[in-house]
Amino acid sequence: MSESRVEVRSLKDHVGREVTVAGWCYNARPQKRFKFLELRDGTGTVQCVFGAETSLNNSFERFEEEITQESSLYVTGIVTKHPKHDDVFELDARDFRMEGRSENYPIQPKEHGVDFLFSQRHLYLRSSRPHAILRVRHRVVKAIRDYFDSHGFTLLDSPILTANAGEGTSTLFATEYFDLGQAYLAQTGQLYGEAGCMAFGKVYTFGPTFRAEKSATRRHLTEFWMVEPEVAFMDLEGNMSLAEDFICYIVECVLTDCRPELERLERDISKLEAVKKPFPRITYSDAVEVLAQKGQPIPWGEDFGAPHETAVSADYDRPLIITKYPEAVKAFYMKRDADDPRVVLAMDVIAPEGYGEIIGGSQREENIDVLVHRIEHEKLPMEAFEWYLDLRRYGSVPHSGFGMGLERMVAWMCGTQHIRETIPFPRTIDRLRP
RNA sequence: UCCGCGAUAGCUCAACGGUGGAGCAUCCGGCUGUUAACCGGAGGGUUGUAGGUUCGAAUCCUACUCGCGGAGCCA
Repeated sequence: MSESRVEVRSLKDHVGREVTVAGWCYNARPQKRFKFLELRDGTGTVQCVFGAETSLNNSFERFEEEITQESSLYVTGIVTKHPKHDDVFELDARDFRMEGRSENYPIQPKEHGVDFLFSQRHLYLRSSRPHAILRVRHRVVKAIRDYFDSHGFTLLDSPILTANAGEGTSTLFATEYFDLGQAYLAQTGQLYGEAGCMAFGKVYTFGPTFRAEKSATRRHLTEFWMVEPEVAFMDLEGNMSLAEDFICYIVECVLTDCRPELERLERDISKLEAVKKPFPRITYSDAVEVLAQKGQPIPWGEDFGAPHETAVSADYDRPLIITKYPEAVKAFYMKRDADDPRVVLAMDVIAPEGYGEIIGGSQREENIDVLVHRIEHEKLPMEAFEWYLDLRRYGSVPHSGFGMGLERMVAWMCGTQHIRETIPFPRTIDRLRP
């Protein structure tokens, strides 16, 4: 077989020429005079048509016997325009050569239950829906890196194994660490980001983070990716502008480069096109009033639940920024508001359509005395934070940052029901394999 | 951890307390350029596990296991 290997996505550049495509059988529809093979190679699918008269080496006769769903093979043929559809190209197939045979592939071209599909996740990745979602994820990751890299940020990888809890609140995964006692899987890289911004001005950390909370909802994973920019000499106002600009850039990239994927996912693109600066901004106190008017009263000082977030953000067609939360519901390192000591300079960005909190951030407390008081008040181990306090001892400056959950962002972009679809191999409270 | 729902063929589901079915998948045959193709035939089950009620349980009751949705926690 003469081999002129071409990817499916480039077939349109080879019309009229004989090429070979390597891939897997997505679907086979044999008939008496023509046998149709839908071949998938990761870059797309192409219909290969075997004719009784034109095929070589008995490929027409071998078709049904050898080509089973998800068998891998090489197909050689001439690239032609589809007789019925414009802008669709197919392969007038002459021959095929088997690589690996597949027997009784468990995922059929029909609807399946979620649990079944995720127990087959290693194979399910081949299906068009996960494929589309993970392509969007890839584009979002690239947009994140491109945005920060082109805005003067330095990537600063934070450690995954840490000695202490980042915020001192959540439940963490613990493991023995040689003679040094317990180590924990990081729940945030933020404190390290703060060290980094004092060295580089603007940094971002981007990597996996871990939460051992027994959260079994459509918004939670035990292992997820978070990107956390941290900027020296930036206040809450600047933090909000950064978050806003950052989100708009990601949405733009997805809209520009992921049209086929969004269409495959039947995403309502107009919802994403509405995402433009500026985002509406309200304070926590305003939000409490809005909730009272909407018949979902919440006492001032209590944190919002997911239904509250959805209710408050329901009036907007773009992300909503809620600021200045009560001190008690937020982490110890957030800076207190000089105008209202009851609240801290925090900000949460709530995505529309019920996707909830995609960003949480704040201006950080730069005053060491206040910080020490907060650590004592939260009963956190002071010695664990000595290095962190050093950042305030040696040239402390106002600084701010936020964390964005990658999977929540991708879920919003794709309009998926469940966050587990947005990561190749989701780790949830009851799933550790595949 | 709490609340609600569920578990029946490989997969998706149906079946009034009275001999468990269909579609898809598999195998066999047919076939119109088919595209989740279509048509005919065949094989396929200890109804999640353990107990209980009953002449009789997939069906009612109890416990357990697993799954789904929601809450809390958060990104």
